[in-house]
Amino acid sequence: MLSQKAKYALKALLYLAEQEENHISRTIEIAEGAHIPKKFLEQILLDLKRARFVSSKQGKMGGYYLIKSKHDITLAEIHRLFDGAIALLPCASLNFYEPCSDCKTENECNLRHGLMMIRDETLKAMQNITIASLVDK
Amino acid sequence: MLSQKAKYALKALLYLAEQEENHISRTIEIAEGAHIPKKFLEQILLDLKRARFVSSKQGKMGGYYLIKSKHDITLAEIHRLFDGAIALLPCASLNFYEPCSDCKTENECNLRHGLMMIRDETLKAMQNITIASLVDK
DNA sequence: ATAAATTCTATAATATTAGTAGGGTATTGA
DNA sequence: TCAATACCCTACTAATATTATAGAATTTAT
Repeated sequence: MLSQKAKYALKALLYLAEQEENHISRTIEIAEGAHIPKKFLEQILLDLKRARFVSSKQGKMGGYYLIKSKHDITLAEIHRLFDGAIALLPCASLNFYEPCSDCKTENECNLRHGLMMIRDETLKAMQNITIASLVDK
Repeated sequence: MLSQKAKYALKALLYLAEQEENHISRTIEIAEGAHIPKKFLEQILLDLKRARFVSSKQGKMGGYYLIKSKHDITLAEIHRLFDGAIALLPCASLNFYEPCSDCKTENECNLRHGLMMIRDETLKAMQNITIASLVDK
C-alpha cells in the first residue's frame, strides 16, 4: 500500500500538472486544492524538489512548478522515492537490493525467483502510469 | 514489501510442502528448518490453520500438515491473509475496498483507475506463483 | 523595510510490527 | 491414571515507522 506521503505527492503532482504552463503554485494553494495538510506538504514538496521532479522560487510570488514533463513522471518513480522498493522482499529488488538473512546461508532463498517475476510485472505496470495518464483519468 | 509474518508463512508452507505425504511436522521442526522464531511461528501456523491452508493434530505426536494442495496455494492468498490488500490504495482494492477520504468528495479520486490497472497486473502475477512453483525454484 | 513565501530541524502523537511470556487444552503411551 | 508432549490462546512489550506539527531561518518582490 502507498504511504500517505506517496499519495499526497501524487496528488500534488497532479495539481501542478493541471495548472497552465509557467504558472507557479504556492504550497497553500496546492494544500487546499488537493486536501493535504500544509506543513506536511512542505516536506513532501522539498523531497520532490531534491529528486528534481519540481523546482521552486523562494520569497514573495514564489512557489512550486514542474520541471519534469508530466508524461515522464511515472508511478514507479514516486513509489520508489517515498516508499522504497517495489519488490516484495529486498533480495528481489532492483533499486533497493540487499540479501535477506536466509539468502546468506542458502545462497538464494526459494522465494527470490517468484518474487522477481512479480516485481517485473508490477514494475512494468507502474512505469506505464504517468502523471499525464492520471490527469486525463 | 512483505511483512516478516507473510515471509515466515511462505517459508513454513514451503517446508511443509517439501515433506513426504502424510508426514506431520512439529512447530519446532518447522522453526528450526526454516529459521523462524518458534513462538512467533506458532501464531502464524494458527492463522494458516484458521484460513484452512493447514490443519493440525494436538498432543503428543501432533503437529501441522498441509490440507490444501501446494499447487493451489498462491502468493496472492498469503499476501492477503497476512498483509491485506494487494492494491496500492483501499479505493483500488477488490478484497479490502473502502473509499478514500477524497473519493467521497470527488466521487472518484484521479488515482483510482491507474491503481486498479496496477493491481490487476500484480494480482495476475501473484496468482501465478504457487507454493509448488516455489518448491521447484 | 516589510510582507510573503520557501527552507530546515526538531519534536510529538500515534500506529504498526515483531517478537516474548505464560498459561490452557488435547493426546499419547507407559 | 499420569506425565510428557505439542498445539492453542491471550496479553503484553519493545522497537520502529508513520503522520504529522511547531517554530525559526532564509530568500525575494514591492
